Amino acid sequence: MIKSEEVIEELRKIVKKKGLKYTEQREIVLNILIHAEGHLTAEEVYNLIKTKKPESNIGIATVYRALGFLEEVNLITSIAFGADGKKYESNTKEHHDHLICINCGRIVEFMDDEIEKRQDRIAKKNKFKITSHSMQLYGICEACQN
Amino acid sequence: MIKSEEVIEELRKIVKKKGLKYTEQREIVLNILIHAEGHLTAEEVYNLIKTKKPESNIGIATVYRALGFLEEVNLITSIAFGADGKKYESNTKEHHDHLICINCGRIVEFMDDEIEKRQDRIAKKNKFKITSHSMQLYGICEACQN
DNA sequence: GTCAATGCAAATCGTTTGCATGAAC
DNA sequence: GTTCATGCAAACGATTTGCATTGAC
Repeated sequence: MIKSEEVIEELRKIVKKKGLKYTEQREIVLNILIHAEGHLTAEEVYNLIKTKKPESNIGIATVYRALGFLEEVNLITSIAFGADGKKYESNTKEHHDHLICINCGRIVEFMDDEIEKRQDRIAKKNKFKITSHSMQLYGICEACQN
Repeated sequence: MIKSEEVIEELRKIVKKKGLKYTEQREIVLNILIHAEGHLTAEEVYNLIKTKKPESNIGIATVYRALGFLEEVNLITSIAFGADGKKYESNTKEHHDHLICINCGRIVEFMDDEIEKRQDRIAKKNKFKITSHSMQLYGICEACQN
């Protein structure tokens, strides 16, 4: 598990390297995602900031811009889930795939070595050099099966 | 491979059974999806209809309503595929996943029984009732590895 | 002082809804 | 004739953009 300060430091480096400016807002957004339990929508991030840092007066547009930026520099990842739109998570987490309830939107993370291995084999067979993958299983979670 | 007429017949039955009315519009939408190559967004379906059946004068709202209906009665399936929202595909197609070249955009379809099995097992372990899944491997294809 | 980032409001995009009209039964 | 489905336009929610201002460097 990577420490939050390390990621913030990483953000600082990236911003400097790109000749951009370091702002509190991007740091706040990243921090929210690092400490969040699950996956958050832009609006959820915004509301969390409003609650946890009511003095910050951040705008929703800034949240969207920060999320876009952080994803671009690979500090966070988004997954698309139909009804609720894009959800974001910090990349400090280990690689995993997602089980998504199409009724309530609940997301369960999982990881399966055998699947990962077979993915590599399929890639090799097709002469692809894999850079990443994305896998989502959609269904109805236990609670919603009633 | 299931024939298109069979699916249309199925639609006819469902509509009758529900005491609803059989309309050309729903048939057109279903037909587009049956004959489509990949997964289509609502807007893509709409545009295809405009191109293939310019005389039909269908409205975008009707396309959305038809897609919702067809999904509800299980003739088509929607998945959230990357950034551009919901995409639909006819349930007549055989299932497959995608290898995508991030350089040239080439898409190779594949299917791996072992992965499918393990996905089912993971779903079962988490008490999910799977309805669909989406898996993409991103990488560089052979031709682009130079 | 310069230039990127912000906050705000307006604009835009994809999708849904209300309603009068038209089509299926 | 009744009722459902349609087409249109208006409404909607989520996201993006334009622009004047602020803040990092």
